Amino acid sequence: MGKGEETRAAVLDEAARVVSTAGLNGLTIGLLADRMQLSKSGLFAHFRSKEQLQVAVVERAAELFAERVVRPALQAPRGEPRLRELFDRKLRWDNGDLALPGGCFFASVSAELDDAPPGRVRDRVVSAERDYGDLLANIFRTGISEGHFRPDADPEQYAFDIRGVLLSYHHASRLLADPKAEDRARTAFEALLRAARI
Amino acid sequence: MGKGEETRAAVLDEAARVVSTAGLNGLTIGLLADRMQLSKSGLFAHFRSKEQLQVAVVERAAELFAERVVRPALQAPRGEPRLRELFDRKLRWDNGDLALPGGCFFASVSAELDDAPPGRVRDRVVSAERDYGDLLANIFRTGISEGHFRPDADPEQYAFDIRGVLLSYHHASRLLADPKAEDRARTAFEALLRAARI
DNA sequence: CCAAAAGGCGAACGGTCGTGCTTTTATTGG
DNA sequence: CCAATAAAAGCACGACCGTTCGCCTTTTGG
Repeated sequence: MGKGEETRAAVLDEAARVVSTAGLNGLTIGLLADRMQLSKSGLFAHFRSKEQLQVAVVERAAELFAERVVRPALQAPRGEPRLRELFDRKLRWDNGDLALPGGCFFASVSAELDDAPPGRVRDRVVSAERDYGDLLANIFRTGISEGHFRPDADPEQYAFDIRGVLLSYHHASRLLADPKAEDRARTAFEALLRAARI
Repeated sequence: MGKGEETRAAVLDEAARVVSTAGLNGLTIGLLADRMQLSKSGLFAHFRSKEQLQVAVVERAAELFAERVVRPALQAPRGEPRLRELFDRKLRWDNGDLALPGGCFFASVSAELDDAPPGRVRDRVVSAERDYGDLLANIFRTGISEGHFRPDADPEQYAFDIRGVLLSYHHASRLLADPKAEDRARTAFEALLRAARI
């Protein structure tokens, strides 16, 4: 890896941190240059437009998520244990233990882009969110064939439900600073599992 | 109402629409002046800083929410029917039928401010969100004393759960454009009620 | 109807934004 | 070690940001 790619990677890591707390809108080239102790133009040269920087940082965040949340969770046994592991890691991802200081990167960015006009950045975020939904549904489906969950349970509804729990957790812990947020999230998760169990 | 207050009110209505789609960050004085066919300085004079404009628009949105969602719902019979009415109206509020084109004003703004430093705007949003959570919990509590729900159910957990359903609905419908989003939300809501029923 | 007050406009300010250029400095391969 | 190449800096630009101020126009109360 040449010097260029090295700085580029470092810039993207810092950018992901910025976005997780300040949103895509708070990610500014000048600010990022300051943080990296680089000149605006020097940093700018690595991406050739702001949009490309944004796309790159979304992709970096997706990598980080795959690397620290998804991949480790996939090593747990299929079905319910894997679901538990994924949930657990997602909670830690959300509260900043695993990577980014501002909680879930995608929670911030999703809300920011939900009514935005179509574009490369939005598309990339949508695709990451779809992937995550599919992942949840698929793991749940596996749980059905493993005999952990009722065969008539709806995996996509389950994915919808658990996403709600996680969004509500993010909301309660980040915005409302509710100390019971994690307990509430775990309680809700257990209730979902109980309702799906055979 | 003098001419001044009249324009001010109209400006705030338009501002709320802008914020619901573009976020607080997308609310710019120049843009708002254009939309209102007013000069920047003329508009600015009504608020005397951007922060005061932001606080005012959050307050206006809270009024709108109370007027179109909360107050009508409170006229339904206590307990479960009231909860249903509130949920139903909140869904319509979220998809823009009731007021603002960009879906739930507070869903956008909450995510934007969750990691922001303390300030009047953030405080006002937090207080509105707390109020809404308390409202949900209280209506649920009433449902317990009316005998609709199990006495050992936890109203605050219920408020957490339902907020998750609504956030997931917002996410699915706005960002992912999932046509089944509303069905999923209603299914999830019914499941929550079923679990809480005697 | 007229004076006083309120509302609105136009121009200008210092800043920051994203984005080009050209030049200087580091890195690298032969 | 030196030439070729890559990376970073410096500087300038037009656009828009929030904000101020002085002037004009409209509304209002007596």
